[in-house]
Amino acid sequence: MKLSTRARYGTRALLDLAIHQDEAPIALKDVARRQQISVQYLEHLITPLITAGIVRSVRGPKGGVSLAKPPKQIVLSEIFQVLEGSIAPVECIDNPKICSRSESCVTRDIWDEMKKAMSGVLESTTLENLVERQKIKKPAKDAMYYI
Amino acid sequence: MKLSTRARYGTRALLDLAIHQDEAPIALKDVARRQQISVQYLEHLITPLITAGIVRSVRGPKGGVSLAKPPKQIVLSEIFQVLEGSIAPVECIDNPKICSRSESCVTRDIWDEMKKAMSGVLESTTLENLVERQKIKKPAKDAMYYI
DNA sequence: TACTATGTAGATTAAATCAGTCAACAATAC
DNA sequence: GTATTGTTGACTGATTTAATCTACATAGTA
Repeated sequence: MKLSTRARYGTRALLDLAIHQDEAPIALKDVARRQQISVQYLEHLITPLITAGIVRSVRGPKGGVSLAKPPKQIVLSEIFQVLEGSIAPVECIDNPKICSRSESCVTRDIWDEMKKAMSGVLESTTLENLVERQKIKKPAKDAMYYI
Repeated sequence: MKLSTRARYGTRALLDLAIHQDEAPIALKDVARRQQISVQYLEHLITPLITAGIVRSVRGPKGGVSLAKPPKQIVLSEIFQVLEGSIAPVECIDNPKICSRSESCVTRDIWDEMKKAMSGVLESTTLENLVERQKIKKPAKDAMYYI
């Protein structure tokens, strides 16, 4: 029941972009360094985020990536949908037909409740919320942690 | 972010035992047949449940397994603890020390909220609750599904 | 006692998934 | 036109998962 690194790294990377949002395009290698993610792996996380319209990229020297919309409009559930796919703890939540028990299965009802509980958290949190929280924890955006 | 079959099969197996609780020890192969789980795999799920004091077993002919306490006293979170371990979506929730970011990490706070949301569901559901729900869905315990 | 039906335990394996790297390519600022 | 950046897809190694195989322990019963 562990989250993949895709969702974790991806969320961190986007939060990083949100924090540095006012600057010029941010080079992936800077995000990678700050968040301690390999550039090459980060590239693979950014690509689908660009496709999904969450991130915008500029090629070439001085290029980089930045958020395609305000942090306030980027909800965590959206990020998860792109990087993690469905958060349903069991396949039969999304595709009831794959199991003949689906209709009569009470454990399935519980897994569905778990999914809804998690969705509630993800749907009620935006990148802006995270930035705010971060400010409270660590006021300066170039604090040691972000070296 | 998928649940392992351990927790899913295990919960189903225990619900099966709860439904047939008034009968003599239930042979694993009967549970396996009804729940469509291989006997050999089910054995591996039952063993830790016995150790944890949730299931009781009787060896030899006419032997089998049964719940070690009333369904009302068996909470899903307890079953999960045994079969799935922690449901923390990220290692650093249980062991903050494994990551230097733990204290300042706002994404970690979100993962923690997700864990709490899931725990809420599991801690508020007992096997008796499931039996009740099952009765509503399928009154007869030997309904087609349980053949 | 001998036999058989059951649970117990550990080693092993096959498949899938995950995390990450490599390498070739495309675009653009200077 | 060259250096710098993002883009893409193939590939690999490690880990986890689900399941099976094998040998053994226990207990009821003829």
